[in-house]
Amino acid sequence: MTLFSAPKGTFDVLPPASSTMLAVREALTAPLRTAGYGYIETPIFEDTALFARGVGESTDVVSKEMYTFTDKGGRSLTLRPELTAGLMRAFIEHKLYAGPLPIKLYTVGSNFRYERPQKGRYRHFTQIDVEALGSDDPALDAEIIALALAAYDNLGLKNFTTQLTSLGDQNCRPAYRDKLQAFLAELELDADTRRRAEINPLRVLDDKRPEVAAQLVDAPVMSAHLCDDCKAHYDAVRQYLTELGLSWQEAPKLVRGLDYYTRTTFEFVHNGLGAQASIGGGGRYDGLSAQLGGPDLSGIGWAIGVDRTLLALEAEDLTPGEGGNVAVFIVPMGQAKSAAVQLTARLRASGIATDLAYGDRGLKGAMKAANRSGARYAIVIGDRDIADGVAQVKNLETGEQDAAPLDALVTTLKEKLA
RNA sequence: GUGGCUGUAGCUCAGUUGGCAGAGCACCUGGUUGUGGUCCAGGAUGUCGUGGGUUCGAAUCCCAUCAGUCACCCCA
Repeated sequence: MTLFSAPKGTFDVLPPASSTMLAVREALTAPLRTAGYGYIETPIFEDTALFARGVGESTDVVSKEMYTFTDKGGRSLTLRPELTAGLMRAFIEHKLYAGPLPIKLYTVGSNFRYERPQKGRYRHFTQIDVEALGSDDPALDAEIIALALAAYDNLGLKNFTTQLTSLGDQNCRPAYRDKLQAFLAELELDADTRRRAEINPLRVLDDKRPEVAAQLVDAPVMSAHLCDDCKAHYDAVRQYLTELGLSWQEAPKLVRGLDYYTRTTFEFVHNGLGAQASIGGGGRYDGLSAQLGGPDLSGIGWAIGVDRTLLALEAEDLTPGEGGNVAVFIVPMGQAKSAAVQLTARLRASGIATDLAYGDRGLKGAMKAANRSGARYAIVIGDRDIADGVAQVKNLETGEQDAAPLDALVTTLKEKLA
């Protein structure tokens, strides 16, 4: 029983699994840099009101999941529950819209939501977030989706689908919303769900309880009620995706948890994660900038959950980035410790990943450490070797060992490791 | 916020009707004083999640609580 443990809903990422985490971040961000997206960092906490206005008062995220605190100056601040609101704030505050549009940004960082933890859902989680701001070109929607798919492809991920739909805009959604509300009013629903139908009827469509889902089979869907502009936009997005050779599933009942989404909306759903199956998702948010006091500019982006992507890789037995072992392990004997310390530094400086047996445990213990380090070669160096100007180079896989001149050791090892 | 399951060694887990706290793996030492991975011998390791109750006696039964886990609501 230890005194402290990681707070509820959080976890530590330890080696060797942490190398997979680093590989995930690299694989997911590399395609962004080749597509003109610039890295941005924003604070991990923001004015509470930013999230209330940006994410939406009616969302669960804002109404019950925020880590909100008052600082010593009496300000109400909140640990960010998602990344888009902070990026939009920076976009507006620094008038990035004054330059050429669209502005393309990405970031990676921690997010916090006070939720009951379960598989794939934690109170602290990491997302990679990408945003293209200031253009409503449907080709940009396709680019954003293609970038996510390229990232997954980098990682070798296969068992997921792309769920796609359009949520309409300010012109067509209100009429649809009324129609949906009228439909929902006729159903047998519990009080909670009824309340949700009043506040945000679209979200009821997402209900997984069989008794509710059964009643929703014939519910009206947004994609059948799009106005001409939205329909044309959505058709264009799908055409670009097709031309890029990408596939997706129409998901007319797809609902996202944040209020700011408009038009194109998508989610990447993996089949190996349990109930929290979405590994990433996003969409267009054409009203968000204006809502936060900026110019009336459109935007589109996605967030990919790093932790959930890790779970997805695990489900597919993929371990990108694994390895990371040293190549060479040095075993000193007798009075050769100083020589071994210097040799270690020399090999490292020449680019050979090297570790040293610490702790003076004796030859047997040091060889055991060499074996467990995963190194391909052990270098045994003792008084006799130094006197002869050599070191013993032992191949730990085959057990073969021969003496190599010390002054040519770097070259010898590089040849053996090549 | 609601519900199910689980808490015993570093890890995976046994533990009988309530009667001395166990195994495998891992770790350490030695067999082999200049050689690991195999083998043999030996060794260390516990708030039985925590607090209370019942009992001569509790890892075991009862209550509470905390944590983990999965699911619901919701979301990455």
